[in-house]
Amino acid sequence: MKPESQSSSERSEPTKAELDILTVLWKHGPSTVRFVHEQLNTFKEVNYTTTLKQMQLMAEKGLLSRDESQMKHIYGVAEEEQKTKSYLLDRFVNHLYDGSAGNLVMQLLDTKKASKDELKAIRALLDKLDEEEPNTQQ
Amino acid sequence: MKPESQSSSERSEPTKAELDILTVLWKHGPSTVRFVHEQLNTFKEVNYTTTLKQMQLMAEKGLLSRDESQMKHIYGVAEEEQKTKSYLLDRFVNHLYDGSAGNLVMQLLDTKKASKDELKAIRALLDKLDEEEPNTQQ
DNA sequence: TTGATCGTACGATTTTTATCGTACCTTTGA
DNA sequence: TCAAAGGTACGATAAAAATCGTACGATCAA
Repeated sequence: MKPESQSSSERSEPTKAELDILTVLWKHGPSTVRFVHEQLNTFKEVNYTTTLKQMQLMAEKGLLSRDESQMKHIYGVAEEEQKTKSYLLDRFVNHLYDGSAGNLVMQLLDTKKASKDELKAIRALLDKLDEEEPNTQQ
Repeated sequence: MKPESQSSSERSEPTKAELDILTVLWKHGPSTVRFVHEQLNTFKEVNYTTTLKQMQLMAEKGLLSRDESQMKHIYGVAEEEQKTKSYLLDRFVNHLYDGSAGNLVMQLLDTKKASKDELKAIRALLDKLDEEEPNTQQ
């Protein structure tokens, strides 16, 4: 009997520890607890069972899925990386930049957090959007 | 050499509740607890003393400054809004976008979270950067 | 077969955040 | 003068997040 998988209606922001785990899984794909734990320990110290428990809870919450067909359970992210990131980004923009993506980008560019190459890439993307924009904005 | 930054040895991410308070102060400037509390209550319910305590703690932590020359203490943010936001943005980018501002922006533009006007503004900013910064590297 | 190793499960506890109740001080005005 | 209104201080507590200890099952090589 598992708790009703909470549908998308109620999504909660992943906590910090959760985000660390998600990051590992995003980067490496579905993994065992052992692997994730080793990755985590490259930058912070935690006990193995802590990671395990964390991931179990996340699975229960619906943040992760897991394949238990073998003894070494394999955990994967439940939502697409982009979907989750997009959600987080949205919250971030709303909270800190009054919902204006432009504001955020401006600060980003303004404080030189983007490298030359990135600037070029961004410009290219802008151009691309311009071209293919037969599209009205909200 | 590094740009000398905060002497406060340890800067920690503001919590959610703290961020709510910062947001009010950013928007309205130095304020009394009463005022902040009223603002908060437009979108969430909390007891007055909760807000008070929160702000006291924040002041203690160095997140807020306060003028106690009068009975109604006036609280203001300790760091410049931009500085704090910049810090948060940095963490965000590092955590979710592998440190690449470009990646973030691309997703932002890609998922059309920016309006036409914002796009224009961004492009303008890019141009401006190009002109005035011939040789900045990362 | 058996013990070392590696895995999961899960209750308990610690740590961090958030909230609240209550004491008590200051100002004000009737 | 004094009580009401409105302010701060602060300990206690609740709630959320994170951590850990321990039990115990499976696998496998000797």
